Amino acid sequence: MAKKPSMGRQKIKIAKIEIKNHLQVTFSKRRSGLFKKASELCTLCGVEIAIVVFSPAGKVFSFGHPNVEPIIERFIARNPSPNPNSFQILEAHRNASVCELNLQLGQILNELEITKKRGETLDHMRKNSHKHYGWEGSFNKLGLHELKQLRDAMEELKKTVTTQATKFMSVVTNPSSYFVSTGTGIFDQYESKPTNPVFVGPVNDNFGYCHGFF
Amino acid sequence: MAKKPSMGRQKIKIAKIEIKNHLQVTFSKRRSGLFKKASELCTLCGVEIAIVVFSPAGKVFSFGHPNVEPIIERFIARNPSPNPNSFQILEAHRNASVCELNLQLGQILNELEITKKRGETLDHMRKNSHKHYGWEGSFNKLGLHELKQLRDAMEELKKTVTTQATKFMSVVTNPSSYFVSTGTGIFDQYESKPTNPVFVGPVNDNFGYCHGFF
DNA sequence: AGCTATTTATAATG
DNA sequence: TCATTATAAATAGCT
Repeated sequence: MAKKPSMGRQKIKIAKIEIKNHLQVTFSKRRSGLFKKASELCTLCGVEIAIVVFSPAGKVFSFGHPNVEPIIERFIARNPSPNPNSFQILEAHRNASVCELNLQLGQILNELEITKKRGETLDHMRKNSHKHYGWEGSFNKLGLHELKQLRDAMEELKKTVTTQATKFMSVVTNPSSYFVSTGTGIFDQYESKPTNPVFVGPVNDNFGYCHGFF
Repeated sequence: MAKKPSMGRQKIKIAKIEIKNHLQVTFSKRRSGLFKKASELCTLCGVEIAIVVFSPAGKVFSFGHPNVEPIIERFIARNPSPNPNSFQILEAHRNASVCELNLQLGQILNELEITKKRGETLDHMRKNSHKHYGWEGSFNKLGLHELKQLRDAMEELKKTVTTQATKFMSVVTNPSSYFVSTGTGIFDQYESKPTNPVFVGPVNDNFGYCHGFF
């Protein structure tokens, strides 16, 4: 008869759910919904995602595509903590490959020079043809200013990288100077291969496209 | 009248989107959708969530309630790291860091490429429309924007390289202790939901130049 | 960046 | 926890 099978989904306020049982159910459903969305985003857009959830009870739930840890490592690498640790030290050492970066910077500088000259040419042409458009002049001056700043910044960077690369190279040439002794052990940067596949596998697979780059 | 109100949302296959522009739009929309869902989950259920997303271009997006880092540290502190003092972690972190630098430089080169192309396009436009002045303003505005982004990217890279280099040098003279963890508790559950196929092959056309350069 | 038709997620219920 | 269902929310395709 005229029965009402369900009220269907009702609109809810986004505020802390107080009914424990209800909260548990909602958490479970929405957590899986969130992970599903993340999974879809990974597949659709070819991105890498890590999600870590701590429930109020202290339980941990995580999602990672392809794995949580490598993504977190990358994130940490990118946001260095103010507290230097051996990770960063060794990672800096490993970055002896900055010599490669240096080469790249040379190319960047060349291309920048070309771009800059184009900017100057256009600026000059504009000035000679349309002097009455004063406001455009400001843009051109600004643009040139920015270009010069940009060039300076990059040349500065090139110097920095070159300096540091030299230091790194000296270490690479003389590896014995590079065993960093801590309270807990000695780290050999190059010769030791990890024995546990759990970490190495995912990372190497994960960054397969990096192979051969450095 | 016979208007065309739009096809509305169409069902899509969950597979890698190949059209770059489309992918970019979808990524942007779904990323914000994901973060919104995460935010709601935090509020509704009183949980803590950290999300880290790496785009194919190497850009990082993160969401954290209340903050990303503490949650990640808690996760690491209690995580299946077999041996916090082993090469495995170092290796993983090192690889992450090196690839990170690689990607960052790739981004910079990509942006430079875009800037160059825009310059070429506008240069061509100028040749074909001497009688119009509007494009010059556009060139300057757009070019300036791109250049600022480029400069920022360079400065970011410089910061990263310099930071790591500095830390490396400082510990060579003053070796300090290893990984400092701020984990605050003991947790009894770990759930992981890995997903789909591993992401293989040329990640994105944006990476094409990356392979060539490095 | 908006818009709208549709798909998808999910609140309430069994 | 799983299933159902009506409805709220997210979003694909356009502009």
